[in-house]
Amino acid sequence: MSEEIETEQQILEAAKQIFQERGFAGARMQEIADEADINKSMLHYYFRSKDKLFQKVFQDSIRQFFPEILKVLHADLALTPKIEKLVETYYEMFRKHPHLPRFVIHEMNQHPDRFKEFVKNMGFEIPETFVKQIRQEIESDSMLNIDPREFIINTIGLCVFPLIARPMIETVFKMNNEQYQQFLEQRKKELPKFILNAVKK
Amino acid sequence: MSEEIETEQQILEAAKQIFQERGFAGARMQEIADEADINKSMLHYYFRSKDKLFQKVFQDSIRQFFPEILKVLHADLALTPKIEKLVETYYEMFRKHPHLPRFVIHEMNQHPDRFKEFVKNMGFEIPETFVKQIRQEIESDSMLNIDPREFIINTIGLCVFPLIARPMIETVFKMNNEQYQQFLEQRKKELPKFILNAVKK
DNA sequence: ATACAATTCAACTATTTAGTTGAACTTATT
DNA sequence: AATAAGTTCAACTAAATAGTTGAATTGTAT
Repeated sequence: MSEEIETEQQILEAAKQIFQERGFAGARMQEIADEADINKSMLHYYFRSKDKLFQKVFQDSIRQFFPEILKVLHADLALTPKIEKLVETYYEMFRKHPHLPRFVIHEMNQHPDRFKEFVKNMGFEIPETFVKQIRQEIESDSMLNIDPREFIINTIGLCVFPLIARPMIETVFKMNNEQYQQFLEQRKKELPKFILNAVKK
Repeated sequence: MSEEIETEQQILEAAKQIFQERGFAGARMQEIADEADINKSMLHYYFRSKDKLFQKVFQDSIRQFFPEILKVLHADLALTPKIEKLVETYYEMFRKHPHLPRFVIHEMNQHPDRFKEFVKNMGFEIPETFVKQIRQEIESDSMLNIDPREFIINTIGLCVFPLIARPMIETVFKMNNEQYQQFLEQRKKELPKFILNAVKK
């Protein structure tokens, strides 16, 4: 009985690993069972079906990064340290879960309606405080007149893209694994400057 | 006999459609056959296996956008019109092939080594002329000192991200299909300014 | 200790999907 | 017209994969 939670957790960890790496269609229940070091029938005992297990993993995955990002956007910080914090948060998350961004992007596009319903129900929204902060910067003439939505999308996009495009980057710039990691380190420093300069008057 | 090329093309079109939408693992040979309006055995007659058909589609997909982007980078244009052209090229491509960027990102991450080998063999490389152009802008003090690689990645990332993150954007910013399209139109105008301002001294 | 419920697993079935085959048909060549 | 090569399809087999079952085991409460 004390095993119950532990086993369930073990399955979820394994499923997260495999689903995030291969996507729903590419994942095999057997592979998840192997990763969790249990029998395949346990997966069904705990989660009924591949689809139900996937739903849990997908929703957990979103809960894993979305609130953290929103928290940073909402934080009581000036724009410059806030962007720095945001970039740092993204790169830290990638270090822990390298497949997470691509996984979410792929799967939300496979079932956009299901995804939208979920995000709505969870109440994930861009904090109004951040939008106000942007508007204030613009009004006080310290920032170019940019649509706050554009600004958010640009920032997130600049964080995410080099992570999901890794094989492309490694190839065209002839980097090995170490050089790529080094490139990311350099980028972590340069990116906030790039973003802030882009909206500087 | 005159049908040969037509049928093969028909299959490739259908396969491109389905593979780009669902990915390799999510695609069904039957679905491709239905889309091409032919019998399933024809797929094997023309392409032997799902894997071989996929390889062809994947490589064609890359050939479809990579050279075009590189051509723009290599074009004899000043930086500002070149970035404008690049953004335009990306959005035009997305209009024609809405699943292409996400497809390539997903699949190149599933088989990075195979992908790298392919890109190497095709000889896709960032044109040296573009790197020189950036260096010259920096030396002549009209641009901040940015690693040309960063600059390229940022530009491509800013183009691609809003396309692959569509369901997310529609949800958090409460857009319907029309509003999203409108947002992209606005963005096509604003993005080059954002990029160029980001590297302006 | 006994009974009961929860847990585990090997072996199984059901379903989905890729791939094959052979006969019928079409087209080009002589 | 006869022949051969290429093309098409319905029906099939083979393989992969999700899901089930029932017996054995473990843990817990009385």
